[in-house]
Amino acid sequence: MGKMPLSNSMEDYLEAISVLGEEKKYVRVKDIAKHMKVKMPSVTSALKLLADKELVNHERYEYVELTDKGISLANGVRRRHDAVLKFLTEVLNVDPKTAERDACGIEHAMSVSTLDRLLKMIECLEECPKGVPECIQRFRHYAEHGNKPPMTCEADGKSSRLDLSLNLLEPGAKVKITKVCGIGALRRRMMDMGIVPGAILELEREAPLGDPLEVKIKDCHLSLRKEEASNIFVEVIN
Amino acid sequence: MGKMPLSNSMEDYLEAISVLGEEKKYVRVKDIAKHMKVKMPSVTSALKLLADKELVNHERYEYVELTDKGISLANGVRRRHDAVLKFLTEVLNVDPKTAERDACGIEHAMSVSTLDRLLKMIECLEECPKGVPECIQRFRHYAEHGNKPPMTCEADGKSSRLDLSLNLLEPGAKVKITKVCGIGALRRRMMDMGIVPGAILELEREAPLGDPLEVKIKDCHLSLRKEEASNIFVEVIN
DNA sequence: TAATAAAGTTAGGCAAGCCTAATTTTAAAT
DNA sequence: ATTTAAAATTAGGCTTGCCTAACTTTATTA
Repeated sequence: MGKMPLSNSMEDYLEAISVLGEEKKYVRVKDIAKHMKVKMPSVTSALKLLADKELVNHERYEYVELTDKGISLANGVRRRHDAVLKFLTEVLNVDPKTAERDACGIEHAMSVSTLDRLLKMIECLEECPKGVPECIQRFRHYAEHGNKPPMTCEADGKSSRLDLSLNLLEPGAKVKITKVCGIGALRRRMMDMGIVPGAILELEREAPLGDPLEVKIKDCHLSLRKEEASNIFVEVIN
Repeated sequence: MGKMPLSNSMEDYLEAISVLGEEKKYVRVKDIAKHMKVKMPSVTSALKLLADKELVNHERYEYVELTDKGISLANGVRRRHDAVLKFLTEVLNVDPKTAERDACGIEHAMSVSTLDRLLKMIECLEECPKGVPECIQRFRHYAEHGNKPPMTCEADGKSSRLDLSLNLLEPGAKVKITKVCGIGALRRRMMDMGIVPGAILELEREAPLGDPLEVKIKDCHLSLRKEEASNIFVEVIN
């Protein structure tokens, strides 16, 4: 079973079929040809290849359909495409036409790990309480107008290091809790145990697999699950 | 003169020759083959093509050299490559090997306008007084550890709109100066004219080509060159 | 329902880029 | 100064992915 990766071109066919399948009830060879800007015979031979790999169902002269395997592969491609497109339009503010063109090429060259990071970056940028982070606003002004606005954020020294979450620390560390994330019962349970911002906490040891962690808080010994620990943000005190 | 664009592959050859030229005194077919992970005959035929386009000088059995035209094309490719690589490693924090691999593919798919914006974005991120902007720090933590640290920056309402530079406004606008950028004589000249942070300024009209601008400041009429205006940042007051 | 149009397919060609095998040229070593 | 080794080239083949032209099947319509 050769798990030979698909060529860029075949990925594009898969993507096209997936996109067209959402627009129309039936996907025909002609539609694919138009969408991909190739002639029909090119589509026919591509379909033959994809059918061999069991990615599409296609009987002669009939409609085209993705198999389950084809769907999941196409989804992967589209996810990459959408991520890149979003980055280009919403972060870099590239004009939509150029963005679409560039995304079509870039999507094939991105590894999953890069894709993952790109998505996470976009997610973080979007969550900024200011709507758009200041550095990105400044970049946009620069890109649109050629000159850079003054910087309004300040170097306050300490903010150049973010707080760590508890699960990343070594036994023996003494820390001050800065923030407790998480919601519902999980959060309440932690609050009940005295895990609140400002409290001082000491890491005692962790079980062989790193879960659970033993901590000491106000002379009180507690056992924390990793899931809980990752929601507790702290700063190390000497 | 067909200005037929180079194929990805030919761009890669050009790039390789440029890179190798910096490492060694002479670039040989064998070196290129090794660098590109292809066999020597592939290099030979690629060189024939590039020589036809007058991008390299290459006499049979001799060393390979880029022409001036080839150098400038190669520089373009390398600029793209480096920009992408920098983004992947320094912003997305992708591991160096994956970053290099991805960059090799992505570099070919990026238009100049996208490249330009990417470079500007990196530039702005690097200039952040905090070293790394908070949103990016937060993203990195998320990417490395899977959980998101609390957000420390606040939605202060007003900061979601950056100050505009004076050259972007319409005649009639009344503004308060928030910052004066620029250096040396240019800056001093503006200071001398009363253009200092806090001052109130009114845009009167602009010449047909948008340069110079006529402004009123404290009942005093001034004429500003566009270059100056773009260094004056303001907020509009009603 | 037969004629025509539209959609799809097959056949065969072409360019790009890679390869192996065989040959030629240049460089190194005896 | 030969001989040998290394580097480069030519010749020819293969795959991918596109094309045009000609043909077949399905759909439309008079």
